[in-house]
Amino acid sequence: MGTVSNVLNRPDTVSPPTRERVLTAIADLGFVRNESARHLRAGRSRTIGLLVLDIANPFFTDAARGVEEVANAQGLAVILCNSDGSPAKEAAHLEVLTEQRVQGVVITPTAELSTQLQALRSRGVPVVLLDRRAPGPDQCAVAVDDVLGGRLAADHLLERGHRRIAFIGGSGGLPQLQERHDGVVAAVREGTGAEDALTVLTPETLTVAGGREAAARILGLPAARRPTAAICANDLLAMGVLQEMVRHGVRVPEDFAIVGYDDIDYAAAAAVPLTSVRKPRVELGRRAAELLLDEAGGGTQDRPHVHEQLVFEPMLVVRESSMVRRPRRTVAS
Amino acid sequence: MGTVSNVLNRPDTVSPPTRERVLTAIADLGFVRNESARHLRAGRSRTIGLLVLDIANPFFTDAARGVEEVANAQGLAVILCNSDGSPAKEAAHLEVLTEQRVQGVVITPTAELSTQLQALRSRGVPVVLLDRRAPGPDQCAVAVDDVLGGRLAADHLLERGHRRIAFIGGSGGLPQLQERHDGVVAAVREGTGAEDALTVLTPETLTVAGGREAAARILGLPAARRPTAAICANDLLAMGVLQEMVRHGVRVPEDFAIVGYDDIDYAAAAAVPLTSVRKPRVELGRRAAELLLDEAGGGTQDRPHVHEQLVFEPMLVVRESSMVRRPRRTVAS
DNA sequence: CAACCTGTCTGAAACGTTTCATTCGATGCT
DNA sequence: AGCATCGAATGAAACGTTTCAGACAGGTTG
Repeated sequence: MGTVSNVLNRPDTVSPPTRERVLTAIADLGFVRNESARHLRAGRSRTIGLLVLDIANPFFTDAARGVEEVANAQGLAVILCNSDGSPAKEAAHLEVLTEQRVQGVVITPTAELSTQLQALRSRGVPVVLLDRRAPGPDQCAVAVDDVLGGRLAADHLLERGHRRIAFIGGSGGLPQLQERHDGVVAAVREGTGAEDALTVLTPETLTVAGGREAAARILGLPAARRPTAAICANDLLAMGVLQEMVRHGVRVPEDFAIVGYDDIDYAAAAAVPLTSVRKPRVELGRRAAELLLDEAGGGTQDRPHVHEQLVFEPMLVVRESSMVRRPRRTVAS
Repeated sequence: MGTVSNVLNRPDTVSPPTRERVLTAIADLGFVRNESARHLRAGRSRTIGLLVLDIANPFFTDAARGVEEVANAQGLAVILCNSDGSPAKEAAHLEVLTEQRVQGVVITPTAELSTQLQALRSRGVPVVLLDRRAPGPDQCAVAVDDVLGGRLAADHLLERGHRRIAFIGGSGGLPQLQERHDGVVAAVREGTGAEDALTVLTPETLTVAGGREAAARILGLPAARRPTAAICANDLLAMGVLQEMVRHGVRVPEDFAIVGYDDIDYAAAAAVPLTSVRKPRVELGRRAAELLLDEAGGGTQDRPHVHEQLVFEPMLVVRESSMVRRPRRTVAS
């Protein structure tokens, strides 16, 4: 009935007595609006999608908190999905989100921006990239300067006297890892002049298990070529490396230094507190959600939406896992 | 159009040529079904809700994986919500889930089972409790024998010679914590006969910060009354306790032993690997989702749904954080 | 040749909202 | 008193599916 709708949505247009009557009826019957019908009629839903690479990675749950906070404040529900880095799962989730007609999607995509994602955008559904740069100016993105992040980590280790460094996370695949890699490469080249100073390892997954696997491979290298430190593309990898090193009696940081990335809360609580590259985790999520809602709402009354590509500056947090100066040579401060 | 619907849902009832024609048209137009319209007509949605206490707690993300796995296999989407332990947020999320007409809800509720939750059930929406016992036989629940878990932890510490033990997590509030508390109390009473052997602390939150806070309070106690070990109601608390102890130069486990609960992956990776009470985290989620789907589907063709209250047995995993025997007295094995 | 299947396709109704035009009654103004 | 105006309530249409009854053509049977 029209009046019920008015009571719920424009209470002032209905007279107090009727309003009262309708409200008690609603309470008596336990009536709850049907969001699907609402959405169907309105043409727009009250939900947004959030699609992350790894729900078990605290970086993403922290970012998710930021997204939720902003969305809920606007009365929007968040559908949180996990692609586990698999393009197939990503595609399946995007399909579901499209069917749900979400108002927009915040996503940390797997490798290349999929055709699914392009299709979504060409349908007019706003998409904001999270922790990943936009490929062009026609799209919103909230990212971190990962080249700088890689540099910070590498410079720190070089300063401490390390001359053979491993980068764990691969050189292809995810662009954000690629950038971290590039920053490390540039810094190591400038710092040492040597081409072979850097060993790049590509673990199966970007998880604790992947870190253990990479550490095992490092330990398998002949001593003369074995790195004395590792920069890990995220903290989970770093924790895995740490575990494996400790398990083999390698002392961290005395025998082997470790630098992580993201600075999740557990990094500071690890067996050896981890040096890590800090990102504003929750803020990344918040800003992504804000950009998404602005785009979905077409901006504000006096300002149309303009696509923004936010890039935050990361910060190195030094902890025990890299605290020792290599004895071999002294270093200019 | 009816034919389109048939092509999508019962392809065999439509002749191959028309099917072809419709499919290419769908591809050309980029047509995607509208789930809201679908749901409105069908009367049931293709989503379930999952409402957890703390999305930042890896226990819940692991359980969420289990839920997602099962739900996705059935073509259902999961709306993952986070109450952060707040009844108000829980109520708000339940309201949204009700409006979305989810097929069911898997929930780890805050304190008492809210009227919202009762209302949901009386609407006929299945609700499965996760990591929490059902109050009666008229409801599904997937839980862990937390009294036993508490006992395992306490017996272990008693065996190691500890005679003053702290339980961190409070004695009221969440039933699952209450049970852990009760198990510890019973074991300590039986093991020592002393009434004052147990100190119960109730931190502000069940997080790492809460653990630090509790540890600070323990350190503030006069040495004669200060516990020599702590049993924490979850691993986050345990990690907080560990951090604060280390920060104050208290050696773990030599000066102070710690036992956690849940056995999240980070427990083994902590500064001092944590002894913890292990629960089948992912399996809990899987079974909860299975029970939910069975209830939502009214059982299977030859078997109606019967409510089940699953109780898993926890297992103590001993690691370094409790590995030292107290020197004071010897202990019967 | 008529009656009857059978396999396909078509069209209308229904789901639960919101919106908007319309109706109705009352009030104020001329 | 008659007319315009206003506020409040009503009713119908529309959103995009699915379902189901019906139409229609072509073939089979009696």
